Amino acid sequence: MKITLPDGSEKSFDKQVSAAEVAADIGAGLAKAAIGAKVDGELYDLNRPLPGDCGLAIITKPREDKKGKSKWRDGKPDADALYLLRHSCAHVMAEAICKLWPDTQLAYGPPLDNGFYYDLSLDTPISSDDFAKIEAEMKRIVEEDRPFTRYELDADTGFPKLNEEGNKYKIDNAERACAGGAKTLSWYITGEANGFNPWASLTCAPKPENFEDLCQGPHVPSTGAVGAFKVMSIASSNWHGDVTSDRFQRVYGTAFFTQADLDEHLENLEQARQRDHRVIGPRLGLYTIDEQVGQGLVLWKPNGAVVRQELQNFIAEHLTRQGYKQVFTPHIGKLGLYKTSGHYPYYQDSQYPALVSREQVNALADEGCTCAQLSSQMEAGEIDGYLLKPMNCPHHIRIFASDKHSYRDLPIRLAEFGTVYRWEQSGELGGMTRVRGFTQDDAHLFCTEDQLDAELSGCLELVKIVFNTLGMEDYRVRVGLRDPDGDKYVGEPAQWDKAEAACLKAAKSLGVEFSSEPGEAAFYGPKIDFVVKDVIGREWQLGTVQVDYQLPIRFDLSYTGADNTQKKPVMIHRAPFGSMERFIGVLIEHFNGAFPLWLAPQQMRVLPISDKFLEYAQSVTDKLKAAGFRVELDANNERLNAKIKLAQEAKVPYMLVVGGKDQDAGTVSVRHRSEGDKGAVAVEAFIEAAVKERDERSLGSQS
RNA sequence: GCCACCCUAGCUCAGUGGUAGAGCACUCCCUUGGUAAGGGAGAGGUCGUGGGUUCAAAUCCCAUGGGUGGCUCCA
Repeated sequence: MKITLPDGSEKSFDKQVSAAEVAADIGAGLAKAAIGAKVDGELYDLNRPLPGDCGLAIITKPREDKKGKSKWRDGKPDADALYLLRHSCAHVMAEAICKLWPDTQLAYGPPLDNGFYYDLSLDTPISSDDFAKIEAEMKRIVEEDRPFTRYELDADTGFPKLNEEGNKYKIDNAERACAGGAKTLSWYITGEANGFNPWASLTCAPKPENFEDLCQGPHVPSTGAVGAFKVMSIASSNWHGDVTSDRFQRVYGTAFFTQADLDEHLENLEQARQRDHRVIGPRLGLYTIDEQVGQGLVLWKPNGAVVRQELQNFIAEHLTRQGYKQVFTPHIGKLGLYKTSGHYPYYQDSQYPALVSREQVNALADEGCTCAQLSSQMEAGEIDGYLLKPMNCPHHIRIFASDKHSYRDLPIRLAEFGTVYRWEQSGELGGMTRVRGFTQDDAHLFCTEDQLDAELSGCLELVKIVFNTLGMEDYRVRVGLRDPDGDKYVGEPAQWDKAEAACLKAAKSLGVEFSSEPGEAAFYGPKIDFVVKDVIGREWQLGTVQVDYQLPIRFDLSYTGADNTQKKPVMIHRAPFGSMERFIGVLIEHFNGAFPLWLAPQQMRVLPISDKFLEYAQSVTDKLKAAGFRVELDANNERLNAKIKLAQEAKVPYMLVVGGKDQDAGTVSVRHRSEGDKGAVAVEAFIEAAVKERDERSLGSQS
């Protein structure tokens, strides 16, 4: 057989060999470091016979640097190596848990980007107090350095074995594997193969003394390859994500090749925790959430309000430039409005309950009406009420409908910072990123079909301006298409095709990579979303642009065409920030609370070195205020060091130290929060530079 | 909504059945200073809330509110 290596060189063997044998043929060092192989793009166990002529890459353990950290060949961690390691560690953990709780039924245990988990069914709840004893058991298994041994059975022998063992989840996994085209079922023994040839087709199952698990593999050669690991957390999950199905305990863990790598990872997690907007936000006085006000209802404190207002001013400038008109609409609307739009009852579960007049409720109560009857009468349209608006589009649509429009008027672009309310599940709420009341930087564009492409481009352009201005480069673009099997969508397939085509075309013109994701569309149309990750790795949709042929039909909107016939406009829904709450939550983490000058709640702080210089400090402060800066004078009876520490902690961009030398020279001694002491500068010169930095919305230097 | 865990002073936390603690912040006094915490004194908590067990509960049990991590959901 002929093996082609990644550098293009070839090796020939006159018998079937495994990657291990190829590695040994190349060199003893490689053979020792090898933990797996990639065969024409598919991961293989090291000792699994190669399929024939193929391209082969040997996956190796990293070397260690002086500090014990992994040193990777091309500088960045090899995802395949870590995949093998973590998948293998999941087996080690599963074995440990099965030993500690023998009635455990294993379900599914895949590797993740930064670790792994195992879903398992067990009556006893596992708690974090148990982690130490799970880890101790894992440590023993790793120290035993038992080989991972794969064997395969065909369906005829495999299923009887599974049926006898009676783990319905593994049976289901096997059935799905077969349905997916698998010709055999594979198991991994954590230990020796008891003398049988694991790669030969077996007619009967062996009875291993060691732990084994139905698993596609592959794995590292032996448990000893697992360097450092930690059981991280416990959560619940459901079989195939179905909440009505069986519930599992999901145990999360992570593994690295070295202890130093693991330590570094844990340190990074801790730093991420310190950067979390839920930690920084309240500390910097940006926002609070109050039990008495309600879950998921953000109270913007003065500092947060500044950031929000600056962002709103920023976007408003661009809206004016792009021909948007500002509107205001109320926070509630009649139920019928949302029946027309289709939001009610599609999303009844995620709306605040309707507001019904006291007289009506009393009258119904007198009639002995139950809540269930009330609800069904409301749905049937027999009772009217008001809904806290879950979105702004119906209101904007009614503004459009209040005038007769000619094709000459289009496009019409109506913008509003519109506050909406959604009854999100309590378990979903958190910080500013998932809330029950939020303000969208919303707009609805009504245009002709011919104008659609240009308008979409304009919307995407705006989102890009937002991201560029704030230096947010780490985002992905998702084109949400309808799920072919979904039933939540309204409208004709032909219109969906047109709308989806328009979105894909616009996304392509964006010049950024994007992914098409079926099932991610809104119920009325496809959309282009800008998605970013928060500091703990969760993804959030921020900016969004959506194409909608449906609501103009449902609301019977029209404009007069050039041929004097009535035509349907196409709508675009778009929000560059998405919601102010979520956007600023992510932004706090992006800047680690150190906002650029134009956004900083407090832009400067004047620090007199003693109260002898208070008068001069006050005159400097007044000049800065006159230049429009948000500035405070720290007149506390404290030493300079203490004042600096407080200002640094508040992440104030500029600290202006003033003492005798400055008073005599008419200067301020500038300290920047990330650049440190910049020396004495004339007050006017400082103001001039700072005005420029502010007005250009410069990102400045970030710490 | 589901599962696990958590809730003690404004903040971060210690306190496993026997008289509620520390640091920071706060108030007052001393100190008047040049780039990340000067010194002293004082004030501040019915231990999320409501029940229960007990001679005795921050501590054990039940319920409930809120938070965290996941699952599910996200117009």
